Amino acid sequence: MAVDQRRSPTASERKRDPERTRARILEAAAAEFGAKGYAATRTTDIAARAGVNKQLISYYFGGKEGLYKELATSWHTTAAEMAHEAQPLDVVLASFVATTLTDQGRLWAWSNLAGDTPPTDEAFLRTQVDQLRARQAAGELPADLDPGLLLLALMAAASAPLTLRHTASQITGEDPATPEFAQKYAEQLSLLVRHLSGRT
Amino acid sequence: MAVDQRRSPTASERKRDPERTRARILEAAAAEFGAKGYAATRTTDIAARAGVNKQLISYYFGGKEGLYKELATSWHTTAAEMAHEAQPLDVVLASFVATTLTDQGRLWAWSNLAGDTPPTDEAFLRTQVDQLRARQAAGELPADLDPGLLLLALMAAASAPLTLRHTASQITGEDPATPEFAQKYAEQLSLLVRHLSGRT
DNA sequence: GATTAAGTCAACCCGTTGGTTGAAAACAAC
DNA sequence: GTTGTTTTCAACCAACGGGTTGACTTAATC
Repeated sequence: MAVDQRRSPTASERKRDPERTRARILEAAAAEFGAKGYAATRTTDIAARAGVNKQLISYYFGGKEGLYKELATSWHTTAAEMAHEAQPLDVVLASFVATTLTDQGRLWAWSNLAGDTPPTDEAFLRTQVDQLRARQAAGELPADLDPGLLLLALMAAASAPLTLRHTASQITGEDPATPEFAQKYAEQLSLLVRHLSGRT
Repeated sequence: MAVDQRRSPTASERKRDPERTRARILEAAAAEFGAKGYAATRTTDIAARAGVNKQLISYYFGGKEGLYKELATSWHTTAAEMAHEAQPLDVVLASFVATTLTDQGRLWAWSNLAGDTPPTDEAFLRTQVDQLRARQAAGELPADLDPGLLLLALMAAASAPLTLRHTASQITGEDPATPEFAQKYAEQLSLLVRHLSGRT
């Protein structure tokens, strides 16, 4: 660091940019919280990762907890755009699996276990359940399954590389936190769902 | 260590019983660790729950970490007896779901996320994969699925009430940590698996 | 050039936490 | 009663972690 450049102050290259540092802190926090969970992360580590002084996190977010809450709410927007349009089940599942690789995803998993924050957007869940029901009505999925519990099972299965990170690695011998694994796993899931519908 | 061969008063009525207090501490620790995860649990809380003085956990286990490790290894025996005999897939899944309700199960979920300890017994996993492969050969399951990834998906789905505790509650409006929920959910899962085999 | 905002630095405060110590009590066995 | 083990109690310690303070730099704005 300490790159000294005197240029015209185009906003993208500013030396002093509160928005940017805020974003950096948030990013670093997501990584740290996602890796170790709330209780085990140290604000010092967050600051270090963001390449920023530790007191800036108090300055911008009012402390560790404020930072966490800010992050917690942010994924609702992620969920919102994810459910924005009805898509084939393959795609939805692939999206689920994809979030597995993100810091946000890891954070979501932690908060789901800890139960500290409502982890998932309610509207998002309702939408998904409705879509599953529709697929049942269309004969794409067995009609005797409870759509809510089915959604739960599918979400859990999709986030296996995250929630069962260690076990996944034990079973496959690979690192489940790679794009390659995610893709392969997503394919298997859509294959599985296709078998559910009866279509071979 | 310190094997007590004296056989006089019924151990259940003893006022002083090192074995019993050890067990109590372990039990309390499983509950606390399972509820909040390692980093967030306080040794004081463990001692309080066990109804025991706090320095006894140092006395018997050499501190918080020793206690945790002792617990971590203990579930391998649980897994071992779970895989002891080949059973129908329904039953295996139901067993998975059942562990969801136990403190051991919660602890397993935490350690899986934190990645601190090899969470699952390797032999257990191998056995399960082999059994899935056998079921595929028997036509009970689609043959084009990778048995390892299938096991992963099934385990993840089965432990949804645990790993997606909060989300499960959001979807169903119920508390997923009840025997009733576990039973209902297990039924749905076996129904789902039955659909996989093609049998309606 | 002066002012203001953005950010750094080092030291410090203070509550918490895991762990320890050195008693003494309660109990069991002899 | 004596002895040895189990357990409690109260106080204490050192380390840590989150947060704060105040003085000091550096950049953008006017």
